[in-house]
Amino acid sequence: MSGGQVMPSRRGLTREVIVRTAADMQDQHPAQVMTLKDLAAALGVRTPSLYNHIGSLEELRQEIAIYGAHELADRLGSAAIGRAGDDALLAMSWAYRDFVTNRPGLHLATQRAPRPDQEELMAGAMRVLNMLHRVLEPYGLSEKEQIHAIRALRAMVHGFVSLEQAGGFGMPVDLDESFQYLVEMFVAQVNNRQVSELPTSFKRR
Amino acid sequence: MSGGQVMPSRRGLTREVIVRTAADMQDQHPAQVMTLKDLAAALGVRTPSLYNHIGSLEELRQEIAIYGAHELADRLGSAAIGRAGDDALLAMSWAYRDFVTNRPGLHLATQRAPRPDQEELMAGAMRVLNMLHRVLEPYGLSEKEQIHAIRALRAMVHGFVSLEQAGGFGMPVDLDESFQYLVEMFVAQVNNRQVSELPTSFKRR
DNA sequence: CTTGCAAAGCTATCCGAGTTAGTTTATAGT
DNA sequence: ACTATAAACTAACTCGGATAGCTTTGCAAG
Repeated sequence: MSGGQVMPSRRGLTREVIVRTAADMQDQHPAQVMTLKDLAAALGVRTPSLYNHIGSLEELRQEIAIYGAHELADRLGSAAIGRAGDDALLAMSWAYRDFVTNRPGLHLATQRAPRPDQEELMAGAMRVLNMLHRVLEPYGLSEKEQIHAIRALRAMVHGFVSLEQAGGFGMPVDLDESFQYLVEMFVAQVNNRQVSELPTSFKRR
Repeated sequence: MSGGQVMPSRRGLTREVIVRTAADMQDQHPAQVMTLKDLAAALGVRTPSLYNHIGSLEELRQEIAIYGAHELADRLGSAAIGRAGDDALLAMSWAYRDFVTNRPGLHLATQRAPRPDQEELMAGAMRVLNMLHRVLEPYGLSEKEQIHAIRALRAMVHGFVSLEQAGGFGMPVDLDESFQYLVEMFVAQVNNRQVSELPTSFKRR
């Protein structure tokens, strides 16, 4: 068999399998630190055997982060398909939140990538950025404003889900509603963006 | 000398000193993990000596987080003194960002508290929440809306500074400007809050 | 079918960080 | 000065990551 998939031998262990299993483990216990011992056990193998497929724990963490970045990009991409404007913005925001809800450990691991500015990891982030650019296109913002807007949306959504995951919201008010409130705030502003033409009166202290 | 400060003996080591030194170390190298070995060295002492003052590394981390939470609350409090309305909101937001800029390691450590829902840590968070409640009072939001608004502001500011600190903003556009854009977005919405009376048309998928 | 080899697993071992036990020593209070 | 206590130290243990080197096994070429 030439040119096809790599045929795994013996235990069926593979870089791919390891990364995905590790990601699953982190989802099951997002708080605690994953150990190679537990990972190996979950794979039915002794710890050193992992080193036939990965270079180090740090490298594995990086791989997980890359996996997470692409998984997220995939989900946002799917959410945006066939939608445009406000609809697309809402859908992507909710898709991001769903990602964090469904894969909390993977999301955390992606945030804490050992080497955040590495090529392959940036690629995933870039996919998301490009999507946002295209979705925001029709709003007719200036180039600079568009960057501000993208940063704002990322900050809002990322901030919300991070605080939510960390248990930072104590009040007994529906979180879905709060999230909707937040994203609609963005949508409203990007539609009538007088805000950006306000005198920036309070500039820095 | 009775009733005064605890007079430290010998090396002058104290729980307080340890926590503050550890926080400083984290600020100097926010990325890397602090080790007790290095901390002890910085204090001119052998590692096990630390255990005369702290119970464990985890407990130390918790103490650092508590310290950070109160430091943040102090700064936000100072920023809000003598201000009201939009002015207060802007000032507090910038104070938060300045905190993260000046004490990046302490901020990170505060986020990653081992026991995020512990009493003493919540106290710091509560101080901030109460401030926000008081500042938002005059805007005449409903009780529920006020919670939504507070969550939104926290998400926005926290999300922005976290992404900024993680190097998540690549584009060559001024970050101060983006931050101002973000906070003004909030201020604008909380002033004329038609957004919250919009039909919540897109509710969840 | 045999055989050889490379990949993948294993055991044994090392290293470094956190932690504990038990000893020594400095200081504070009598 | 004397003693009690707290704080520092050395020595040693545990546990997780990592390396070395041996052994097994699956595949493929002869």
